[in-house]
Amino acid sequence: MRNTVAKTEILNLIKSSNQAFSHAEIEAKLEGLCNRVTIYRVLERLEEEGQIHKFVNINGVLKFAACHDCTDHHHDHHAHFNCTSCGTVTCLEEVEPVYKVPKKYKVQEVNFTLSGLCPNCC
Amino acid sequence: MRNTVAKTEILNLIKSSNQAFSHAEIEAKLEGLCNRVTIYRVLERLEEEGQIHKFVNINGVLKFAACHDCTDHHHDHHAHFNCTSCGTVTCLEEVEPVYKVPKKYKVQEVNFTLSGLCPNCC
DNA sequence: AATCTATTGCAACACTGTTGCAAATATAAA
DNA sequence: TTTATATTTGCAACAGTGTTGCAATAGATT
Ligand SMILES: [Mn+2]
Ligand SMILES: [Mn+2]
Ligand SMILES: [Zn+2]
Ligand SMILES: [Zn+2]
Repeated sequence: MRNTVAKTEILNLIKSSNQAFSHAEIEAKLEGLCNRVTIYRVLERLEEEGQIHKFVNINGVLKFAACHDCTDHHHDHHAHFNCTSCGTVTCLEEVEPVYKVPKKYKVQEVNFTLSGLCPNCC
Repeated sequence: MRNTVAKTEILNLIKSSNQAFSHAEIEAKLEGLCNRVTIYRVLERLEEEGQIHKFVNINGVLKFAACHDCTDHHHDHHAHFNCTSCGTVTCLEEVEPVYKVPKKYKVQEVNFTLSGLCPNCC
């Protein structure tokens, strides 16, 4: 996979923040640096490289966040918190839900999203 | 709130199944009984009446399910399971995630969605 | 510098969900 | 039963998210 201006900028943006970004937010921050389709494709590549992870936010929209403490294959096991006041979405990497499904189910993927008030808005 | 043909049919459909339905699935089953916008509005009304609850599926699309054992105000606290093989989405009303967020956060809403293989597909 | 292949831009599209407004209809009142 | 009225519906139009095909462009390698 090649490194390009768009890829570098998008990765910088995401890595420089502890927030998760939606496609629309990234597009706004980049201010016309590249086409919106490119953003989607770059995000896909960054995810394949294991540099970012994505998840479905509580409103159904995809969010992308840097991988910090994420261990290899369970990028998506931790909780994500959506503040209803300031709108920010944060990885709570230390928060993992404990649950028990009937043993006839085989769980492969987990999405655990919370919303409410973040520390800044409480 | 008035009872109408559309409302009755949609409620029957949802109540007669233990699966959760998307708007598109309901539209397909109703076979032109009413306009698609009406379906959205009926679903909204049924939710206000407490007869159904909605949640964001693991793919970001809204799903609607009947309220059976749902207790009053936490329709959305239980888990939902999306089978990657047969595509069905089921309420796991007995499955509630246990978690602990840093006390500076105030949680208001929870979305907990699992995907994998259901008992029929295991 | 030339080559090759991955990446990009563009246009077009599918899908989900929402809104305004006029017409239709369920329900309550006469 | 008929009338009045407020709710519900259909339609058209729209916004937002995400995807695809294809030709043009630009990284990387030689
Ligand atoms: Mn995360
Ligand atoms: Mn449910
Ligand atoms: Zn906040
Ligand atoms: Zn299944």
